[in-house]
Amino acid sequence: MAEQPRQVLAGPVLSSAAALLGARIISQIDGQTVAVRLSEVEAYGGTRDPGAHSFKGKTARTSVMFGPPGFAYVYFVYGMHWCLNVVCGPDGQAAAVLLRAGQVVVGEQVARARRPAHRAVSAAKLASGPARLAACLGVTGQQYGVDLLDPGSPLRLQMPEAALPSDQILTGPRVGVGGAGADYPWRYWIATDPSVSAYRPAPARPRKG
DNA sequence: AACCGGATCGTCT
DNA sequence: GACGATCCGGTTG
Repeated sequence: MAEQPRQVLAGPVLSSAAALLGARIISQIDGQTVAVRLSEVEAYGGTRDPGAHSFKGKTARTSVMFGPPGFAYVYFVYGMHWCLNVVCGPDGQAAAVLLRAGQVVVGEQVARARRPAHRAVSAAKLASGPARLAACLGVTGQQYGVDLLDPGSPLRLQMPEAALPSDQILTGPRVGVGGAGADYPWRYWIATDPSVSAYRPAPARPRKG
């Protein structure tokens, strides 16, 4: 018997991040179905992660991160993009895994239609990057806090049938995280997957002194 | 291929 | 009032 997904996600956030590689997110939003197979994720939270939104305590935006695992944490960045996270860790402890990239396995035409412009992009790059991934799925703030493990949700998580071979899982620094959290090797991706986003070091934050 | 600036607004100080 | 867990398109080499 496979372990229950909620139980898996309640464990250490780094284990959850690795376990999410190869999982599928299925969205049924606006009457359309799109599914993405995850190829790249980043862990946030734990307890003393200065790169996590939850680091400075619970706020209205981050409250779902402090709740039970398996729910969607959706946030808005740069005035135009939505990003999707899976809440992890036990109830009461803030942690989440940012879904950074994946392969569109169902609904490619719908995913393309949701892109801003009609620019030619290879199928592998359609959901390459957290904001692109969310856009493909049609995810917005509407899905904040939905239960990803409830069969009735418009956004569902289906864990992989079998764990990936460990030599297929690579780790490295997180993207877009500066300051004290920059060195955490909490990014996980599938070695051979072409949808993995391009790595770009976080812009150096000016230090006083 | 690499670099640069613009877009655009919720959230917290 | 500043700045972000980003992406895109233009320009330069």
